[in-house]
Amino acid sequence: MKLSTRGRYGIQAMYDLARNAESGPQSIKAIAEREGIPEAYLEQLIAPLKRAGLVTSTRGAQGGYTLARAPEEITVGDVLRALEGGLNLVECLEEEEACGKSCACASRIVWMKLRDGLNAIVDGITLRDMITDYERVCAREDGTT
Amino acid sequence: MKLSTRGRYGIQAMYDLARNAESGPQSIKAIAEREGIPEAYLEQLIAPLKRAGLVTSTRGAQGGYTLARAPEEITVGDVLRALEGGLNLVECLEEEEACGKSCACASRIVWMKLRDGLNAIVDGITLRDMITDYERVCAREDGTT
DNA sequence: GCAAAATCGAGTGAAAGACTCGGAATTTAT
DNA sequence: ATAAATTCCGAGTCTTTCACTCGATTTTGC
Repeated sequence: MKLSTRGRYGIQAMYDLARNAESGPQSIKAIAEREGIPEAYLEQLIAPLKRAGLVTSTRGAQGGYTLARAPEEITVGDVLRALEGGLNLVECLEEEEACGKSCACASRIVWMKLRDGLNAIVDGITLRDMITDYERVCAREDGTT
Repeated sequence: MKLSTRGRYGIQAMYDLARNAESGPQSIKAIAEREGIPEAYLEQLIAPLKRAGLVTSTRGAQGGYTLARAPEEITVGDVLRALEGGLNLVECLEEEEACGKSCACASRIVWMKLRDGLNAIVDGITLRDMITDYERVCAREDGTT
């Protein structure tokens, strides 16, 4: 029931991109350094984000990644789903069959409630929210990250 | 981001106990058979449930397990927390330190929102709810589990 | 006392997680 | 035109966690 580093790093990276949206494309190296993410690993994570249409890339020197949409139009849910492969807590929900097969129906209802609830939460938080929340809560404590 | 079988089996087992609350203590063997859970494995799972005070046991022949409280007073959250070791999606939240250390503050706020949201959801579903929901939704389809 | 249970402590095999590496292919700066 | 900076791609590896299994030890109803 833990979020993998994929999701965590992914959110951090996207947040980083959101903060630096004005400064042109950000290289993996730059993001990795600022956020403390292993560079070679981040490369693996950003691929699915691109496939999901959340970031765009420009190759070559001075290249890097940019948010595909405005920070207020990208949710934490978008990012997590791209990296964690859907937020189904249980495989049983991936098949669209009704109850009566392998999955006990009573439990299935629970998993569905969890899935829907979780999705509602993560879709309610945008990258913009992260920025403003951070400013409100942590602003004066320090300036890092 | 998947729930482990611990959580899934655990919910199934507790649901089974709730349904059979009238019939005296249920042996691991009986529960395992009805729910399709590996017997020796279920034994491992029920231990933490007992430690958490969710079930009580009676040893010896005719013994087994019983819910420690009424089905309406045990939530899915109680069960999952006992088996999944807290529903923190991220270890960073286990230390109560404020931001500024290893964990980026902006992300931390997100994880806290998720944790609180998730807990609210799972604590809003009792074993009783599982039974009534099941009856409402799946009643006429079949009678299994 | 015997059989049906819970309890306990280890052990194991496969799968997933978290990275690393090396080598293209592209583009910009010089 | 060449070098440097980058994205892109496909493997490979090491560790940890999962999902179970097994055997031995109580406890207790009949």
